[in-house]
Amino acid sequence: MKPLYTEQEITIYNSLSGQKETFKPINEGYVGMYVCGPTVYSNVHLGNVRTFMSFDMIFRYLKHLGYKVRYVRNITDAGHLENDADAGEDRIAKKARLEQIEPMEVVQRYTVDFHNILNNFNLLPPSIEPTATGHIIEQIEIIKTIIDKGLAYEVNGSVYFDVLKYNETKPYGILSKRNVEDLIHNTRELDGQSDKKNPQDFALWKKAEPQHIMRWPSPWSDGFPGWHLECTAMSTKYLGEHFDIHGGGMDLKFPHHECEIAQAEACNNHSPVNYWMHANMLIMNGKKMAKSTGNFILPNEIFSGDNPHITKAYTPSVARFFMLQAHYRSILDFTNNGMLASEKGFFRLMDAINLLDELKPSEASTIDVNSWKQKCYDAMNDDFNSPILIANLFEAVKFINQLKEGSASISSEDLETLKTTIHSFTFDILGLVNVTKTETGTDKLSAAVDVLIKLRQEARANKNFALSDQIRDELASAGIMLQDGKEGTSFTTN
RNA sequence: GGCAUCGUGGCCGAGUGGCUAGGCAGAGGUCUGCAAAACCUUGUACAGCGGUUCGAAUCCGCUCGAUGCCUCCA
Repeated sequence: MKPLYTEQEITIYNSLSGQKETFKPINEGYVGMYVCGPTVYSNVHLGNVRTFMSFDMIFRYLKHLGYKVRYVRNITDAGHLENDADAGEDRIAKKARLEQIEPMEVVQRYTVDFHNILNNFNLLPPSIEPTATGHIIEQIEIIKTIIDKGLAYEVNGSVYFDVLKYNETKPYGILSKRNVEDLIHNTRELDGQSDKKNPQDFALWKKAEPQHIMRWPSPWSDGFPGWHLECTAMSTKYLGEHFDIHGGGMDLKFPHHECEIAQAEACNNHSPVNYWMHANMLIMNGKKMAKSTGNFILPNEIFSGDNPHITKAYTPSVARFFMLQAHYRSILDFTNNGMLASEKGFFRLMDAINLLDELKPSEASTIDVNSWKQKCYDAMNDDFNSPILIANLFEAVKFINQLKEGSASISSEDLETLKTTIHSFTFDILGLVNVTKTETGTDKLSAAVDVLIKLRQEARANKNFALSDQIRDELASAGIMLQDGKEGTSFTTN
């Protein structure tokens, strides 16, 4: 059977060109994708989760289409400076100093936290998850090459990329649509003396001060690599000099990704990436999320409900559903009302999916299941438009409910198509997990409730509505909801 | 201050030169002893001001606002 990608054509919004482009991988059937991972110096930010969730959905869809995807997402465990000044401190090292523990303890703690959170949100692990500290040698090799090409210089044991020199032959700023002139005029003065020739230059290697514990030997000094370099080193190592997709948060466009382009161009003389993709920011209650203002929520607090900005706990799939209801390129506002609406919608979707197995096929279908199915693909093919996909899923929800009440019909072949399609898109591609309210807990509980339902039915048959309502109300206050349907009474717990 | 992206009905959030987004909430109805759920019906929105056009929410300009980047940040 031919893989799906031979019949489904994807378009991707490429940040480099500013428009949607038809996706053509470099090697047919294979996709190389790199996404900048977290710096593991504190608990993962919810906005960070949204970015990785977006690329998880993209990873899942590419795999669904039959591509062999190598998805590389790094862990930054060294080199990420507090600021660009010479006294700038490595974020990991700073945290270690503050907490009086080994830097690698910081890394371990927050790497574990990161993995736990992503697991909760049902993100698939990437194919390779390399660390910056594991690729010091590769980074040193790249620095040597850039120095040999005359595009980097050493000062006092540190090595800097010469942006102005680079800009003489290749444009610096093509991704973020800036030009070097503007950068020169707008670069703010930094405190302290600088070894750099120009403020726009960025560090490839930093000499470690004597008190620094994170240090590696190099031809220039005992020190540590610059932040931008690790991604170039690791993406090149695992995906080659030229690969398909590079993703990350919008805020990484400049300077991080711009610097990656410059480094790779300096080394290899060609562009490293065909499609640059950027996920947009997550804000909360209309404002930027920031610990300092209290406008902030940790992923864990969503699951526990333990945060003043939300009124209840939400299961991770509800949060996932909430985020995927927005397109990855638009700003998303996290609000309690938005979460409440998503929760209802999510359970409505799950309830319908759980009805599928009860449906009875008939001779003919009253809707065109195949064209509905293609509409789902069309949505995802159009720059991974998950909100449109979800709207299409709700079209199916309505149809399923109509089937259930008998106002629509479906052939057995179409029913199969409907089932497999809705399952693929909901669970495999959107990565939602089927947690239903209708999970009844223990068998003993259902047995006990069944007894009460039976008693209530007898009361209703005798028109003893006072008793029947009493049974329903008291069960409700115990968190057990009864629903009278055509085929008897069922119950859900919450 | 500069650059970028964006500004959609009560809320969230797609779309985009003329024709339905979808979800949540609301209103009316069907069903039900009553509820709940479900189904049917129902919403003349596109920041403001100009301009282009037979026609703009959709293109252009300006104003205002938000977010991001310009210094670490997903």
